[in-house]
Amino acid sequence: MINVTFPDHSVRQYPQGVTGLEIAQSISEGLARNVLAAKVNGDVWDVTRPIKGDVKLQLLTWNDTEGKAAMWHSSAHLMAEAIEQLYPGVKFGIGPDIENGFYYDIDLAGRTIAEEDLKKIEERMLSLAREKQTFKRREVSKADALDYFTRKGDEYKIELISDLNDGEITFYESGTFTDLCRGPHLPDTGFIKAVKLLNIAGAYWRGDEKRQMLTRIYGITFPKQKELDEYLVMLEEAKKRDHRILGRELELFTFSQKVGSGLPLWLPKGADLRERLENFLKKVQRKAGYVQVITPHIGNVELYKISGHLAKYGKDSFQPINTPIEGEQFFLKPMNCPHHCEIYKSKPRSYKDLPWRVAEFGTVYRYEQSGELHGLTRVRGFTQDDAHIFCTPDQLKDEFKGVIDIVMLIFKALDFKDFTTQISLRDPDNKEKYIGTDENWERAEKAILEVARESGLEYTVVEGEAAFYGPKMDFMVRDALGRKWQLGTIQVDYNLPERFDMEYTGSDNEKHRPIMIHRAPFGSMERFVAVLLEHCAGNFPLWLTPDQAIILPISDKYQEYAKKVLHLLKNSEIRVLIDERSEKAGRKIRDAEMKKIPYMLIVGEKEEASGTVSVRKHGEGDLGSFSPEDFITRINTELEESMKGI
RNA sequence: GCCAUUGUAGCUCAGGGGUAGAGCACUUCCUUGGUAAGGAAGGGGUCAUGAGUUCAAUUCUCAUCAAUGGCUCCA
Repeated sequence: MINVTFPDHSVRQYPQGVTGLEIAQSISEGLARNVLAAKVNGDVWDVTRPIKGDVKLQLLTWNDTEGKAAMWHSSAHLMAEAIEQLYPGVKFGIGPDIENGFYYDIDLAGRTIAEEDLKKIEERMLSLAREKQTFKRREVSKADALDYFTRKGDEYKIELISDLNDGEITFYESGTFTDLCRGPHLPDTGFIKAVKLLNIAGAYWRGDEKRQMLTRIYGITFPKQKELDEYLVMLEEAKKRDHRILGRELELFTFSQKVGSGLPLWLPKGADLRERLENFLKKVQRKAGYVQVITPHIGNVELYKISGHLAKYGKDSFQPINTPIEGEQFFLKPMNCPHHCEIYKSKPRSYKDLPWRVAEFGTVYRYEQSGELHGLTRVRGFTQDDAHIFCTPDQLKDEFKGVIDIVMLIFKALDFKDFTTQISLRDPDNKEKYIGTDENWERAEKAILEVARESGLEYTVVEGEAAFYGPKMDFMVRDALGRKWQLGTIQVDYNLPERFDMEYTGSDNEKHRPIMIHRAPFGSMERFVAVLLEHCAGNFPLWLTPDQAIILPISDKYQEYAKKVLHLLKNSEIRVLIDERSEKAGRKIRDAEMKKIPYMLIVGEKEEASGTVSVRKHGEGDLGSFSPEDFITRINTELEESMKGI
């Protein structure tokens, strides 16, 4: 007999070789029907795998992330089986479960699969699922494994197996499909009741752009059709929050082929919103001791030779602008730091001047790969809320901390709770990728880690993700469709001060090298507005929204009164407009709701007689009658409330 | 940059070898209506761009550009 300890610390005895499924059956029939996998001493196993000794056991169902993973991983196999049956001779790369579903990378051997074909594959998957094919695990020797896939002619699997050690190779067989796989899997395919193949994409074999491109098919499965239906509805809802759609509907920004792809055009309402965000940050920064500067959009090639950017990015950037007579070369600036370095160097600096915090909403241009462009989140011309802090080594930690505080303040002001923090260090095995000395890198990385620890932030550390000139801390959020974007960034740089030969005179009357911190709490105005737009589904907070209120006259007879109210509100700096169309109130309300204007002020006979407005709040409805003064007070109170503690 | 898909009116989309349609939006007129769409008429498109096949191309073929979904990249 063996002892099995459950998550609630209870212990039960079972015969040796008992399976997770049998244990589930011993607890309840319902659990046995729903158990997808078992966590055995921390490893996830098939529920059909015999347990040999004392273990800690957790039975996993659809409600557990690992349960879902087993389901989706098995679904990838099921899809592969269906595809292999429909398109004999295809070869398979890898087919893992992912956060929402699974994919399989397939070499279609010259064939193509179109969206219409996905239905056929889905149908085949469902019919195979109904056969309740069991997943059979078996350990194979490396030689046998290689032999199997050599005979099958699947060079991708052969390559994968070649990297594995003999003795750790397992195959899973379900129906007609056998795959190299670590597992775990469902007991059988019958658990898969609903299938949706979502999209087809290309993916380089092993993520290497120099290698073969495989066809990747993404899909998701559920144990109930109803859950799939709900998921698809949810996806549709998410699409409506897409900033590219909302941006057009709310007339915030647009693109023009004639201007160029990846070059956003900010429309009046978008510009208005953006300016308000910029002013907000400027105010915060002024308080935190920043000074504003302004620099040109281009810089001489010499500047980028010194900074090192030319060597690293020259070929992949917009090509230089030449002066016709002198033959000088200028680059569109891809970042603001070299300009700011020259500002630092414009006069001798003393330790008494430091820390010196130089800010600029600087517009930069980067030649992003055409396939990478995406709405406002990935563009070729964008404005960074940039600043560079020049400080002494002693000041580094405090300054870094000060920047984190600003980022947190912004996130708080805009109600961003769902963000992650990542610290990016250099790849210790690939040090030649970076510029700067070992010693400087170590100092910088140590400083970031210390501040992060002391700030109480939750963060992940990723090696190999650092910028080429220094380690950094990034703040990321997800968009409506679950894609991760980097917003704020804080980067320590020991490199540029060196390259620009920056110095300050210390209290010892000797020359010292300052440290530089690059930081952008929003990241870029474009990306931030995109993410903010999706975050609030277009319902911007009152202090930010382009139009705070709209006056809706019941009929043309009340236009005069409406204008009176308009002036009253405008005098109190409320952003308000009138819907002057000869439409019915219902129509004007509907249109104002669609435009997501926070307050609608309805004025008609009643209001004109009593000198009031009827207030309707977006998404909520009628709030009743207010005098214009009371409405102004309400707005101002709401604005103050939203800025409390900021 | 790579793979796949797509490109028809401002937006959402239908159509299809014989030079184009709907709804919404827009304009005008009627209507002056009280909390999510009042009615009528009208204007608007080199069917992304360029070449090819054809008596004839918006439709078929190719190329280019752009967008979309991924991959790779991202100072």
